[in-house]
Amino acid sequence: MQQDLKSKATKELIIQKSFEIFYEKGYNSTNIPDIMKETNLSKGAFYHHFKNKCDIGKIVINKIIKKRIYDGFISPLKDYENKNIPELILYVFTQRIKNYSEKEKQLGCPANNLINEIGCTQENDFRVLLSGLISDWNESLTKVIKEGVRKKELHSNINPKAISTLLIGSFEGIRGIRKVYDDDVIFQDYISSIKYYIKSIST
Amino acid sequence: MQQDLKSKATKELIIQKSFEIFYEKGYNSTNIPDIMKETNLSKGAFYHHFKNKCDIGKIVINKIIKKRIYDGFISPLKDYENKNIPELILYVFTQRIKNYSEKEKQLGCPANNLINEIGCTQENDFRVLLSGLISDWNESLTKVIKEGVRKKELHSNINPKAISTLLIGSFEGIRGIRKVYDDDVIFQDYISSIKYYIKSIST
DNA sequence: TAAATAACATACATATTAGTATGTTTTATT
DNA sequence: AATAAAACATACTAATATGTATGTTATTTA
Repeated sequence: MQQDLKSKATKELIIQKSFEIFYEKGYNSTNIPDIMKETNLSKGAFYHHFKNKCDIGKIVINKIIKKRIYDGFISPLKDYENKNIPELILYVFTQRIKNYSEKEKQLGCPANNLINEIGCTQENDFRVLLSGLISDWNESLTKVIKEGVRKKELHSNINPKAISTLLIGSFEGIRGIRKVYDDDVIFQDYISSIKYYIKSIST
Repeated sequence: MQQDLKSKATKELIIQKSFEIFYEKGYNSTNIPDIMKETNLSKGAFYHHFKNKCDIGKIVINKIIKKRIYDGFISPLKDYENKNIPELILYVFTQRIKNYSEKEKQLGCPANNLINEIGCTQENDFRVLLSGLISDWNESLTKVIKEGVRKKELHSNINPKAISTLLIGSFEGIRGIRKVYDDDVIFQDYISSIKYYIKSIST
């Protein structure tokens, strides 16, 4: 049973390091030796635990990137019962940005990076996983916006799904654009606009 | 003098084909032989006209991608004198989307693709060129929004630069996300939201 | 405790790629 | 027309990649 734990630990190490290097260099520019140097293990270890590069790519999406989106954007929406919905939405889309590390600002959103790099060009599997991620996010946010309408905290004539799409799209777009700048002006402008926008759909 | 023309034509052919393959496969996944196969010329021809891959990358940004952004998004803003500004902005950000080809929908925005793929990871030169592009766009749009405020077609309490940033960011974000879907729902939601948004900042 | 199997390491075969070096052909110049 | 130079083509080098085959060591199981 000790072997199981070791195997699991090794797998997780490789997955974690893979994520980090994909995030820093992109999926296509990352190679297996690069990853395994970080783990201090050999290439043989990699191919013992994983089928190939595509395999680890899909696992990274499912185990790491999915979790990041859930923890960062979906879970905080879950217990919306007692909260003011416009405030909750504003919080989710601005507070995280304010807390990003220098590295996270420079490198952008791991999910959006993958979407743009390999979303449509490579394996269809990637596309399905990534669109699933966005759909989950979009549905959760839409639900919260609908609840905001029900509670009369948001205008009744809005389109919840469309608003959710704009919120997610603008967030990802801005995180992408920020990558080519070396200051936070773009984030500040985004936050300013989102504040105004949420106010404009609030009652 | 005939040689000059031939040289120029060859260069332009290589630049054009490079753009197309970068657009379809991404910058990193494109190799010189791939490009030259499309031109029916040899690798020797490539290295006669260009220094290396990075060189052609920068030239593609400056000659093709820049022009696309200018023609598609900046020029249409130029003669705003006689036009209603909210209508002009709405037009620019929705009409193009409606006219995109299947390929353009699947592959997203060439500029945004490069921003996300190589914006921060590779050569600093790329970053500077791409941020310059976005800045030009942002400044032109900001100017138009300010004019809208001056003409009292847009609310006076808005932040033109911040609005411009949100418009550009959301547009690019949506074009990215669209790549992992195979229908236009995301575009329809985006257009719906942008219409509402522009109305909300209009007088 | 011996055999079997999992967890790795090492070596290797194959492919691909960037870039160079050196050809050949076309065009320009004198 | 002869020479020079530009516009390409071909051949090659060197580096790097993926994936496999075959080792060795640590665990597990019978």
